[in-house]
Amino acid sequence: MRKSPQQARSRDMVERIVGAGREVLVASGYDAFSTNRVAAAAGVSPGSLYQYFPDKAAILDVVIDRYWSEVAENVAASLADRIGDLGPAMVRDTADALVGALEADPVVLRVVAEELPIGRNRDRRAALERRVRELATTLLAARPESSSRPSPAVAAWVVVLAVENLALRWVLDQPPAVSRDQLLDEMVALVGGYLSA
Amino acid sequence: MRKSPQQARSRDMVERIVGAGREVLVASGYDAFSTNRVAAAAGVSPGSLYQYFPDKAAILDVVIDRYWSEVAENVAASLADRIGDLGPAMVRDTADALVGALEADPVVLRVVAEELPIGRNRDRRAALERRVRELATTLLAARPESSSRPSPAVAAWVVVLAVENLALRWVLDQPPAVSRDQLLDEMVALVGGYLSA
DNA sequence: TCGTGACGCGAGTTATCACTCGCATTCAAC
DNA sequence: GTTGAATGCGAGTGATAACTCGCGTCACGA
Repeated sequence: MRKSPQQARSRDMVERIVGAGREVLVASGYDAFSTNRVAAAAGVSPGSLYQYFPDKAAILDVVIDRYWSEVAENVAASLADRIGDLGPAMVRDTADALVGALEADPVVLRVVAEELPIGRNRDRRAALERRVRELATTLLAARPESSSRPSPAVAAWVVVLAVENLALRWVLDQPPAVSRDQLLDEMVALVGGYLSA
Repeated sequence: MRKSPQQARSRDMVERIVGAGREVLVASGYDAFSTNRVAAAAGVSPGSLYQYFPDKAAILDVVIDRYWSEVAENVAASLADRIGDLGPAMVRDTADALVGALEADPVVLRVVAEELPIGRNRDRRAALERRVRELATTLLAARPESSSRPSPAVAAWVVVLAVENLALRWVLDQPPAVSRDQLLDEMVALVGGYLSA
């Protein structure tokens, strides 16, 4: 941010720019994401754009940041509700929340997860992963049979990564052989089978 | 390919261009991957470049294609050796081959898997996945307890995706808490536990 | 009401891009 | 050796990019 908007109209403008950035990204892809195009889509002059954003990347970062924040918010909310009770139902609900969050805006998901140079959302996505992983680690450490082979930290790493990618690919590829319910069933079986292996 | 190189010197040039493309991609990233830069790195004029490549994307495609072909070759070779015997050892060896193939050139892997717009290698990677998944499907269909809940096709989808992404993240992130052997152990436990859940 | 700073504009600047074209050089067949 | 095709060159072209700057407009405190 080059300077912060103080009056209402400038705050509106920043909002319009971010929204237009999302639209351009979705409609035209990453290669066509140019400041001029974003400004035009926002109904704003290129000059105005640079009063509040230092460069092109800053706009993109806000768009990406917002998307992953929404996803993280949804998952965290579901997770917070069910804290304490580890079990198949809890795994299922958490996976459900994740899949739901990814399904909520599949168009943005597609461009964010499939067309963007991943380096851009790496930090954001890593933060989401870490947040869930740490929570999972403490949950796993507290369970009765926690003395078994995989340490909580390692088990959490495996479980979170596997479930996350399964959810992501399911939403993006929509494999016809796998229904939504079946996906959740398989995730529960995967996690349950692994932890009691 | 605009035309095919016939003399030895032109074949060399094409090789140099592809090699330079790889170098530029690794050294400067996707955004800086320009035809002029590639030509300069190859010690070749921009004009010469366009005698054998129709456009910039074609060079990139060859670079990416070669990388994934190498990975697929390694994994397929290992898989072909062990066809028929489904079991923990076979899972472990296959995972080992995959991790090894990804470890072989981590620099290119990083840029290919983390910085490139995924759309570019989507087809290539999907082909690798499908190849392994189909093989896994027939293996699973042939095992004695195949009457159990997850259908072979679905189970193969889950297993291949989970193992692939685990391997990918392990190589890219090198989590200090997880050794290479431990990774393979966890993969075996994950697959084994899931299939007998 | 008035003045001052925040705001917004859009043509313009500079750089770089993908890609071409006319010409010089080299190879290989005869 | 001659010749014609294959090869290689690199300055050049047109487009487009990111980003700036000087000027007019508007909101808000006094």
